[in-house]
Amino acid sequence: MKGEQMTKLDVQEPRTATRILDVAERLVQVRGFNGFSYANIAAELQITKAALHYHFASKAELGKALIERYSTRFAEALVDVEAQYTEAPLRLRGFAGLYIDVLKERRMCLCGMMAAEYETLPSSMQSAVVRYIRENKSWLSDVLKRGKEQGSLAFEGSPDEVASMIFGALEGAMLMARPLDDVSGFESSANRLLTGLRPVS
Amino acid sequence: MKGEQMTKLDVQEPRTATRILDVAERLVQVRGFNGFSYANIAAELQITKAALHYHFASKAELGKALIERYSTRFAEALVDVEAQYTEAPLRLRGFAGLYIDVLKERRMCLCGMMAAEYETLPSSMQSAVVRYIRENKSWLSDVLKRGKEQGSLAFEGSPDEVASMIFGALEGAMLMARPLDDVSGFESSANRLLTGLRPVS
DNA sequence: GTCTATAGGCAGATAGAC
DNA sequence: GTCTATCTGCCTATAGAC
Repeated sequence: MKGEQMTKLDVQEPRTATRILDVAERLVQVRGFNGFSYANIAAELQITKAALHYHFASKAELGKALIERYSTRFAEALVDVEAQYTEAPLRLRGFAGLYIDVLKERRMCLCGMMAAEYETLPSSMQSAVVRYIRENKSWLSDVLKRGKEQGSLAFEGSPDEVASMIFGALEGAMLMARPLDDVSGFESSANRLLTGLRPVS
Repeated sequence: MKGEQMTKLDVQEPRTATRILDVAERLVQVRGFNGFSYANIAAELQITKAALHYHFASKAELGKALIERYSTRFAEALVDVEAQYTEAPLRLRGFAGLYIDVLKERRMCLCGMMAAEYETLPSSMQSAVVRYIRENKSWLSDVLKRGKEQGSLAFEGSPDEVASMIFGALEGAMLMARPLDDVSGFESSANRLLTGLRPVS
């Protein structure tokens, strides 16, 4: 039976595990998985490192949980985008909008960050990163395919190829935006990328 | 007077400082600046950590030297590209070719990697990373501007905007290529990016 | 220039009390 | 679930001999 420690209402403080994930997520997105320690999280939450190890026995376990939560949330956000927009071009803009939201908090995409550190990650995390990338490209590819069929998008080559290009370009624009401290540069690149898919009217 | 320890000819072994930079460069490009230690370099070169500190007193100093050598070499490679190709579209392909060469060694762009780790870097390294990015974008922007004037390239918006987009897209495609173990995906993205600038003939 | 030796600190992780 | 205390190992960096 779930939620046995729940009392009366669900409006209580977030569970400790959730707060740990929240802090760790931000640390990864800003400093990288190799750029923070349990001590950093502990200080911020004002608990001890030992308490962290109770919730996430190892850093690898914490890392895997981070990627999985991030992937799930991102997938949910994509469902929202589909619900909100019907037209393929708008759905693509919705996709780019998710990245802009992340970047505005001066964060890198969690999985883009981990893609950079890929070679140093435990293999359970590596496969989770690859899964995330594939899911995103596959969503983009589906939108592109349908948009082309319906005539709202135009491009040469396969939807998969275009999806790869767009996904990589968004991650790269994000990567460069932070050192340059230039969010509007990201928006300009995203715009250019997507308007390039407009059909000749 | 320089080269006092040189004997007879310049065909001797590379200087130790150079070999250190070579190993460290590869380690950064594969594992990131926070993903390797002096111990890794020492083991590979079969010297002690103390000897490394003689050549590069601190890791920050080593990091700065790495970025500066990389930037210088990249600038030289761009001069070669200019010498080899006159037409703007070919120069852009030459630029992308430099990235392909790096990726084929399963490495990330050194400065792209450091862009991910930006927030954790000492400030002397941060400014060197930003300088590198600006130099690359500025080279691209010049090629784009001239290509447009001469009619060999066509695009909307400013050369700077397009340069940002292309540079980011190449870095991002590189970032994704390694986890997916897919160099040809990078080549396809680079191709698509550049053919999009063809003038209507 | 390279070595041995070591300092001083922080990393991830565990044992056991409460 | 959270604590104190501690372990072991690695990190960057330095002192001083050769």
